[in-house]
Amino acid sequence: MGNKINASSGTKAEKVSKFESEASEQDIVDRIYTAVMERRLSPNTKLSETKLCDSFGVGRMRVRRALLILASQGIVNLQSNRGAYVSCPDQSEANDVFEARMHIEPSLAAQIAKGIDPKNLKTLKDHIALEDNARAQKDRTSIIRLSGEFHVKLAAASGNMVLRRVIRELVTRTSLIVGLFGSPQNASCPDNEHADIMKAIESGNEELAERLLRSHLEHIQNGLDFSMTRPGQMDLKQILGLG
Amino acid sequence: MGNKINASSGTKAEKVSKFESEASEQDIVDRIYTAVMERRLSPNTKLSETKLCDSFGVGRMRVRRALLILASQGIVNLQSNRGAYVSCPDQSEANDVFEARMHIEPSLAAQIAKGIDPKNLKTLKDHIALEDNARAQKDRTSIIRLSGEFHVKLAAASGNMVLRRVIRELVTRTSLIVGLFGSPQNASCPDNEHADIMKAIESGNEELAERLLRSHLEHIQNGLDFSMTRPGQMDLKQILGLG
DNA sequence: ATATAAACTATTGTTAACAATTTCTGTCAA
DNA sequence: TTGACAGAAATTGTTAACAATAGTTTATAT
Repeated sequence: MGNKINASSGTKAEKVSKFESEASEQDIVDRIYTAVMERRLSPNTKLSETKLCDSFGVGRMRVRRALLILASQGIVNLQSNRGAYVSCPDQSEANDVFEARMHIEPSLAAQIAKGIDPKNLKTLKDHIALEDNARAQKDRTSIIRLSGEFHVKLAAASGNMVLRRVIRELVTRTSLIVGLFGSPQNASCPDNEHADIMKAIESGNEELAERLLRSHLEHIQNGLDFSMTRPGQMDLKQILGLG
Repeated sequence: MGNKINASSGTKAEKVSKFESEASEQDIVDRIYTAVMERRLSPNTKLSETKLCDSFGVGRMRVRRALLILASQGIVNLQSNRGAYVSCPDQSEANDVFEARMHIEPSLAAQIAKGIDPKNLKTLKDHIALEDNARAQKDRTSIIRLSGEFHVKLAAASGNMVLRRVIRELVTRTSLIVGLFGSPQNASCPDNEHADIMKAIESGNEELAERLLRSHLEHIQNGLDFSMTRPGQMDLKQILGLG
């Protein structure tokens, strides 16, 4: 099985959609990104080339390029002659990621509080509404994803595309970390903290925004437990959700 | 021509070095990194696959993978069906890069000043000596490279590998920016500032270290001039048919 | 002489076959 | 049963040929 032929054997949702040419590397990267953000892809999950190939309906080259991009951002781990695996951060790496975020995000929040574009403000407030909604519906997957995305959108609100990319990478890796070392109830950001941060930003209170973001990150970090060793070996299969 | 045969026509710097098996992607990436750091590779320089292939004595696959890695870090710009070019940051991107560094490095310096491993301290002091030496010998290429590397080694001294990688990327892009918009005399970091920063760190003066790093970055940024259109800027000249 | 279009060259993108390596499976012996 | 070993299967790494696109030159007509 798992061969070239995409002559859909029924069940597989073959490149289903219409005439669209094909998925680009970026599409594949984004899909895997999202799967990691939603914690449907666990650390150490093997990302086999052939499986990805017929999951996305693309050639091996595209898949390999996508994996290389993911690897260069620390999301995936390429092992020579053995394949690609979702990164499995250890405690040291977890500390580095949080320390990095602690250096950047509070300071960034203060800057944003200094003055934010109304359009970006609306985007962020809409996002808070999305989070509230997902929580009301107990849509755990969405809660987790939105929880991380808030930080990325916040970085984007600064208008600094360089920092946005850095934060995006750090948030994704944080998702892996929390999946590994977080307790189940602590799976996402504490409930009202994002809204509080937004209030501080909207009211232009730099110091408060900075302080809240710092304590917010501390709360997440304090919820980690490095004592238990999590296996994390999961199966790929349809985690990527073809539907 | 430009075929399989790597029978270099003499002048070309032969395939890296002697008998070593082959250059890995990382080797190629590092070489290009260094060339950018030393400003021997200017923005908009085309990185042709075949030329890189026989420069490094590797197959096309290795080169393409290396270029993809560089592209994913903003050092290189991949244009579809047109090839890879050294990135040519504009003013907006330059501002983003400096803003990002401003968010991270002063705060990082303060942390390092809080307590630095003796081994790392020696590494940094040795580096200062290298810089002094290069300046004494007026070895411009080395001055430029070492000037940037100081910031990377400083980040490394924090022990945070994540931040080190981020800073390394930002420093490399800064090298492109200074090459484009810096005045000739301002080609590297102001002379004694690195040493002053080290003194502050060694004496454990957090606030001073943070302040000095901030003003150091400001000095570099203030030396930029975005008014004149630099050569190598875009393909404007060819659009005008100046040939 | 200039501008346009066609033919050609050079370069990049893609695919498929092949090679090398790892992993699995089954057999045999202790 | 356990362990080691050999062969088979599956997976990844590499190469080379082919396709498609961009860039350049040549030819041609106005």
